[in-house]
Amino acid sequence: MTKVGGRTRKGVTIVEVAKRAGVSTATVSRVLNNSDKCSPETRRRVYDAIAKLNYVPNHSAQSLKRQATQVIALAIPDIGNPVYVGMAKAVQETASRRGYRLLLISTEGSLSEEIYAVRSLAQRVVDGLIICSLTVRQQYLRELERAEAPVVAIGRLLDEAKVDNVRVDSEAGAVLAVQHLIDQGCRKIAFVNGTLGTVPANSRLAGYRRALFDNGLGFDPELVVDSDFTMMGGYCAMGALLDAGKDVDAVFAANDAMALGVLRRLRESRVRVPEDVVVVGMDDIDEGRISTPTLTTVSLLAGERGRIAAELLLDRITGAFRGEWRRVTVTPRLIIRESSVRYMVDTQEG
Amino acid sequence: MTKVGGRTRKGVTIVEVAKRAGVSTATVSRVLNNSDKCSPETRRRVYDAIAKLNYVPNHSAQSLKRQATQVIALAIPDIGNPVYVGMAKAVQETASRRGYRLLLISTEGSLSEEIYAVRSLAQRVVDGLIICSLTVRQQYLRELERAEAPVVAIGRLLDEAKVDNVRVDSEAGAVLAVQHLIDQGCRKIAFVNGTLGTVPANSRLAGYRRALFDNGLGFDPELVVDSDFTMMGGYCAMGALLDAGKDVDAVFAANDAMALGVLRRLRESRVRVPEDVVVVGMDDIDEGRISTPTLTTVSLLAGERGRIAAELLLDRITGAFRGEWRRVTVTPRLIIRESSVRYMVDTQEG
DNA sequence: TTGCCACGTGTGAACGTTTACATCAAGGGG
DNA sequence: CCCCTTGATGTAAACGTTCACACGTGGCAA
Repeated sequence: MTKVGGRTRKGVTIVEVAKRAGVSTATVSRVLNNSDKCSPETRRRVYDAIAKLNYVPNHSAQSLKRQATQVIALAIPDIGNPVYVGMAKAVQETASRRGYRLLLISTEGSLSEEIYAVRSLAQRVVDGLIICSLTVRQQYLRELERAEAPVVAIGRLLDEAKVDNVRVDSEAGAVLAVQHLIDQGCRKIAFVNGTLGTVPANSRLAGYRRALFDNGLGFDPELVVDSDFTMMGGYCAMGALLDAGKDVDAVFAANDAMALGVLRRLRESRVRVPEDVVVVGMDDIDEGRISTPTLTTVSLLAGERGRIAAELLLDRITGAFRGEWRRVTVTPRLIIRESSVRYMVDTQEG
Repeated sequence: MTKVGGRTRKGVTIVEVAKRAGVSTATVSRVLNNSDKCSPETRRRVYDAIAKLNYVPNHSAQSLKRQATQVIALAIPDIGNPVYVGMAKAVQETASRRGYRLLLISTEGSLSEEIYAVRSLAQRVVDGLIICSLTVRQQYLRELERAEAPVVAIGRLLDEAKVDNVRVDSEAGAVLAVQHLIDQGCRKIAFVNGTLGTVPANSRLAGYRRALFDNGLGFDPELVVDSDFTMMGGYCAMGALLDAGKDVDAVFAANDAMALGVLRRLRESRVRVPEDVVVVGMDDIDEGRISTPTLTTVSLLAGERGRIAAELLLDRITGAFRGEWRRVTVTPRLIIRESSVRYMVDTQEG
């Protein structure tokens, strides 16, 4: 059989190879897998047959027998989001380097999709899962803990969660950002927060308050606007601040997308950045390098977290690590660009 | 067996379900797959057993038996590139909607990786492949034509290629861009091209020349600078143009990334856009919506192409389409934003 | 009553590997 | 010269499904 009009053909199997090489299928398999325990002569004949017949082992059969697929899954809320793109890229690279393929799952941030992703581990489509969620509910944690295969969660979980976990101390990141604003001489610092109830929104707000407190500055609820982590959201939030006529000399946005919206809104109102208002974001997405002005931000090391998560997962899958659950926390880094530097306006790259 | 210290447990199989429900495994399978031909009573008992035992069918076994994995692969040169992100997102959505999962392969634009991706179809890890390449060589085409499973190529191939193919007429896109510049009154239009030898670079140059010719304008080789499709490349290319002291009233960049580099370089030299020089890019990446000025561009409908490719592939896989190879060409669209509109500088969204 | 059909279900053979175990030949030490 | 070891290979049983086929039962028409 050959491929005709869209119908696929059956591949050549190990049986035909064995026949052609004049050995048993077991021998062929041995040559392929542990080519040490077989004579050089046999090995040559088998390789010959394989080449002649164009044999390729069937992956489903191997997976079934070996109980392993050499594929890992990455479940993220949104493929389009630059933060997750960086993460996905790092995971893909790490997986590929270690001989694994990557299955991409988009959860759209919905709890049911997340749970579905975890449950589908029982199907054995993949050997393990890296999952990234914005909200943490009891049910989610329960599912993670009783998953049918190794799982690594990216993002802050409850402290008692018994799951391999890579997180970033984004509260500390927020402190870093706000402290930087204060160091620049700002005193009236607005905060554009992301979607209420999500873990990042909570911890960034906490960081904002802590930094103010540590510097003896009061917390003014009216300087906090809630938004939704999107550029449009940041744009509107800044609009609300302007409309309210609040006197503000700096804006800290809970992520870069919103910060870019803020910049855009300020530009439309002819408010100069950084001369009149200083702006800082969070995430370090590529867009921040080319905005006008370029955006000061706090890197949450998405790629780094992806890489680490993949390493943890693969160590677990291969059995290189067998202990209890682990937790890795990465430390955010301040990246200073034009939007927050008053004494120097042009041509600076972070 | 249960999961202990990272060791995975064997899942419950159809045999146990059958035993518990007091039927044969065939019946369980029938209930699961074509639940019409079995009595309601049996069906109930089977579902009961499944629920009690928490049974989930093993995907490898199903794939092996059915000769189909319900997974498709997408091979792209670079996951980080916004163009491919949009494409991947659309493919993922389409696949997911039609009950398929997505395996992501990064080829890094290397021919050998591309060929490896096509060849690995023989392994039957996936039921089909969508592949996206920047260069088209004979060997690549040969591999595509003799692939072991359905393949859809995104990007222009040679005309005689017998492969399902989704392409965009990017020469027409380039004409669109340059015509727009001419319509704005520009006469000295520079062209920042991408990596020489790639298909997109060739066709965009062709479009640039054709548009000039159609409008009776001469082609000046000195107004063409070759670059590499990156922002930094565009930045340097613009630098070269400025250093050469060429008198230019417009720049057409072969993609948005380079266009953003061009904008950046112009800003550093205090050349105003669009007042002094008009700039147009190509691709319609998100960054172009937030740059200063926002970037006029030609959308090549990456998402749309991804969606179509996925539909073609799935129709082929499911047997919904059985004919000869097909070719779909999408038509680029001009998106006018600030960087090319002289009579109106601020607050315009494309 | 007989024959036929439809329907629900069980039997068993695939699907293409891997691997424990058996087998066999050759070689070496006693 | 025999026995034991060693190494290469074959045999056959998994892995967990699906599905063609066979079988038995009951209903209905002739």
